[in-house]
Amino acid sequence: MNTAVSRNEAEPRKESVSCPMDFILRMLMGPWTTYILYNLKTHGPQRFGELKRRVSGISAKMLTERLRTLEGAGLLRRDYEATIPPKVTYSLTKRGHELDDVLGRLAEVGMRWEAEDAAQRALRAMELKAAE
Amino acid sequence: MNTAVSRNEAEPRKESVSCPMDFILRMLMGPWTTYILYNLKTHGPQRFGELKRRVSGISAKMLTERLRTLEGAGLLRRDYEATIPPKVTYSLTKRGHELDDVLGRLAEVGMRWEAEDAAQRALRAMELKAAE
DNA sequence: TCCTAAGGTTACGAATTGGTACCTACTGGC
DNA sequence: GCCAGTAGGTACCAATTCGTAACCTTAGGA
Repeated sequence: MNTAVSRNEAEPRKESVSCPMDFILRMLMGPWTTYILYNLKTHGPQRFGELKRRVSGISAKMLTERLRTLEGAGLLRRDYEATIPPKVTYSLTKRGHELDDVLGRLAEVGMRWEAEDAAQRALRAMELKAAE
Repeated sequence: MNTAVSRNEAEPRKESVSCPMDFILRMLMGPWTTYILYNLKTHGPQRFGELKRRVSGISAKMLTERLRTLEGAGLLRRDYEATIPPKVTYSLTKRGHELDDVLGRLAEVGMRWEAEDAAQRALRAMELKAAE
């Protein structure tokens, strides 16, 4: 989280309340992280350049750093072939796939809220029109 | 997302892949956010000072900012009584409670991983001893 | 008269973050 | 010869972030 994010993900923050989901959220929270996981999940294993093109706007530095972090957390695997030019393929590990379910539910909740908000906005717009 | 974290949560990042869980993760990812939600969930509605004492280490500024963000997202409610001294109570909204399930699962996965890692470490330690 | 308490807000400053530009090494195409 | 593409690494620079300290209100207590 990290937090955003913006804290060192290894530092356990002195353990005030001991929230078990903190680590995992701190992992997911990193910028771009969900985009990367989402892409790997839906498009399968991909090479660095492919991923960079899909997650448009990300810098190579960021992508590298995120991939290293996710690899370190065991969420994805990095296969390096020392050909010329080199070929590096990233794919989700078993652990990475274990997040599919949770992330799916999270997405579900997010989409429901989005839909509810849209409905609310539409309702309010209609009320405004009716009031004219 | 924190996030990061570290991005403005309102900015939709130009929508490259349109990941539906991005918004919600960007919300949860903020530093301290899970601690706050966890506390409100387990200890019920609380006043500002109480919360600050429980989430030890957080600064008043951070707590205020996080609470405002969560309130803006509709995850918690802020009840202000203009007594002297003022009394402000925070509690989870219906939406806030909708996260209970997902966060519970996330915590479950996190704890399973932790346990697995601990088992791995124990195994390796035993192997080291056996190799002596 | 000064201090405490509540729940903040504001200004300042240091640390982190993430983008840009440039570097590697090697091959293929023009 | 020069440029592109592959997968990065490194240095620098600007912006953001978060903590600290100070300040606000008002009432009551020493």
